[in-house]
Amino acid sequence: MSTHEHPPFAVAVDLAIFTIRDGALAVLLVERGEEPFAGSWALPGGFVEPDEDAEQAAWRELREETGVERFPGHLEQLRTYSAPDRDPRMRVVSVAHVALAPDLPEPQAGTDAADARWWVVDDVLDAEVDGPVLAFDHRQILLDARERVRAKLEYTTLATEFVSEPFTLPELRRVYTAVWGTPPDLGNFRRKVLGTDGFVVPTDARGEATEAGGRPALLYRRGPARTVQPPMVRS
Amino acid sequence: MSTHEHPPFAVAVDLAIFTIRDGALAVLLVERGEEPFAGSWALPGGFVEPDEDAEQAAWRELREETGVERFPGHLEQLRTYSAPDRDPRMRVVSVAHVALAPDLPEPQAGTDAADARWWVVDDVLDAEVDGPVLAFDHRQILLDARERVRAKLEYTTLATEFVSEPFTLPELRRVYTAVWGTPPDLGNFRRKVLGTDGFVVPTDARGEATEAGGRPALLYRRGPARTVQPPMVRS
DNA sequence: GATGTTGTAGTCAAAGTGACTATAACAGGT
DNA sequence: ACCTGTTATAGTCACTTTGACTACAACATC
Repeated sequence: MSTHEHPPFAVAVDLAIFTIRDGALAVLLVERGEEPFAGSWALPGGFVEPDEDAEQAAWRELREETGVERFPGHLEQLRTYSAPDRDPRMRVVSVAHVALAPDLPEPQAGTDAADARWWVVDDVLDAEVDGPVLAFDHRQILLDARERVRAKLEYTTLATEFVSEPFTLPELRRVYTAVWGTPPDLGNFRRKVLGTDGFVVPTDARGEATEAGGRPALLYRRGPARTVQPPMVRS
Repeated sequence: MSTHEHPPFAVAVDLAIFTIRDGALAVLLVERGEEPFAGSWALPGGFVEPDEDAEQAAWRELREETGVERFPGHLEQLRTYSAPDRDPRMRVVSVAHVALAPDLPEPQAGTDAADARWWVVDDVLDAEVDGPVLAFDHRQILLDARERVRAKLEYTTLATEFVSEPFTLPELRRVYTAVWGTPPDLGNFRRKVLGTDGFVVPTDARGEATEAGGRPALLYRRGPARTVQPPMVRS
């Protein structure tokens, strides 16, 4: 800290909240009701209050935007976006976060948001047309967030945060399929998950009823392991 | 962004600038001349100016603190630290960065810094006594930065940023030894580096004179590859 | 030219992976 | 009850990569 001048900034948090819906990776977006970018879609977020840090602000926004008191998933800082012109109104630095959770209910629209809904991430980022226009630099944030989640599935047990306990291995595999866009080999996936100590712990609870026939799968819970070594690779 | 109040913050960047000195990972620290934490040591840093983003501010501070116009190494964002009480004077959010470069000259003391020098990182972080006291939350930042560098040596070619071109494989191996604290197996290290396409590219320049005897090593340059897959593991 | 030091080139068992095939356990219809 | 489709589970096998070595080559210095 070299000088005594410290120009005032606003500090915000933006959230890329992911879940799996209908076998696809989905993200929560809110429609902006005000300028700038009125009518565009944006990541939920808000300003950091004087008595909280960015992570606390992110947890608070997470509860407000999803309408869930006890958010069941995972939250982590992504990175900070600070381009001088990223918000045309004023100088705003945004500490972006990534959150993920098992299938969440349809969101409550916030106070200043015209609407809020889940979008399939690939429809937002990869669609040539008919995708929503993202406000500010939120397209870049969402790109970075998706890549973070994709990468972390490789070397961590984060995928278990996308399913609610107890869960089956096929459910867990569907998470990888949704996030990576291609299903990991069935047998090798089971071998890797079961062979990694502490990835999942078996439940004596036997199989559950399924709707489309087939043999019921065994139920598991999250294990204490947080990393997978060597990592699972997406071919 | 949910409300219209946006409390003013100061936004700063802090830098963990690493290099290899005498076979050990070293970091640049500045001694604080003013309160708070006068006499303590701190990571170099400064406030973000109105017309620049955090990365530009980090590059600027990098030049100012090292006294090098064309910084030869690598810079990346680490994470943002935003605890409300992290600076007792006012609300400061710091976007921490990690920089690393080949052996740099002794630093120039900055304007407000009483002194500036290189410290062996392990002496700062792991020493029971005789280590410097770090100001603010800089101990935590330095811990995170060291872990980032250690991890990135595993799955990226970042180690080549610690040596100046052209370099030998033993030099490169000494980087891993310094950062990880234990030397990778000689033969396996060579096999991995040479077997990873684009990690290093051979120079027809033959061996160079060494000071302590032994067979001169071949010279290499950095290759285009940025990732190492599967990663190099520290046992 | 001997000696110590350092770099380079192999070897080999063990482990992990990718691509398979075979079998078990269920739902639903006939 | 039995067949049939569907899904879960178990196991095989060639191939690659690793970890821990040993042998050899090339230099400086004495």
